[in-house]
Amino acid sequence: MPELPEVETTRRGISPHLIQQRITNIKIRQPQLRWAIPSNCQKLLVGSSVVKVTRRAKYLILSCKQPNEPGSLPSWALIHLGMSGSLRICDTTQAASKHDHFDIELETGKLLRYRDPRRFGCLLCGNGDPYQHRLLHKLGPEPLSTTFNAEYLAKALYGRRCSIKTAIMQQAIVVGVGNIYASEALFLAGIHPKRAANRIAHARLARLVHCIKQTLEEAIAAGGTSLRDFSQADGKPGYFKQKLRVYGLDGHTCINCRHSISMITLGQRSTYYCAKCQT
DNA sequence: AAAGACACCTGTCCGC
DNA sequence: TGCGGACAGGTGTCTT
Repeated sequence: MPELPEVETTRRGISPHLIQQRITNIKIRQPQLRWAIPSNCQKLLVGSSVVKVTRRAKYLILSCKQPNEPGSLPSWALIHLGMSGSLRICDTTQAASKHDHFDIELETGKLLRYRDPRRFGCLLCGNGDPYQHRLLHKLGPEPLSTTFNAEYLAKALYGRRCSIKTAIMQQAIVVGVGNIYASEALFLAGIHPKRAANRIAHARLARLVHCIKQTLEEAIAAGGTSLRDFSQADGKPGYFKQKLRVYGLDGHTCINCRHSISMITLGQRSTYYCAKCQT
């Protein structure tokens, strides 16, 4: 479910509740997520304090430190929300429901509750530099950074004969663009999703870069897109759904030209576009 | 090396 | 109302 805007919305929602708080317990109800939650998870994290909550691609990183052991390596937790995951700040009095797989309990009496019906997400942990983790190691640039620009993208797409939509969804090319925002950004850029990635003029790539950034920024400002599972850390939905221009709107009228929005399958993912505006 | 298929898992929705 | 099948925001791994 969550793409970059939903993960970033979650980060902003949970961060103030976690910063400088000591983790008093981690309650695991269902360790079998995409990968099993490591058995040393409690040992690594309980007793340490959260120093910062950052995001890399669609991963959330809780960086922690052990206050009483200055020489020890900092520990971290890596959380991915998969397709159906969400994080909420709860009180200990709130009963967990069926798919609430773990709680990270804090000294404030609040807890960070992870819910993920499909269990495609994960909770991993370790010591040292989390960016060295194999999952984070070979990710492409952040789409909202200046590293992600037309020159970079042209280089990354050189020789790529796959469709542009499949290309911008590859996390090695650029991170954070998932199935919703790929369709949305290509619509804004006027590029047909099936167009070969290496057959796009430089000026159009520059426009695409701009449109990816714009789409993601607008979605973050709206608190993400709630289709079914997603909710913000306070339980409220994200409001970007109302601003979607093509995603899920096949058969509807294009807001630019009144032509009907089409749906095709690309790389086994539903893809929405306007055949008249996107070439 | 790159592209495509498949797997993981549960819930929901649609047609019969 | 019930049941089978398709589909859903992701991504690592295996096969071409």
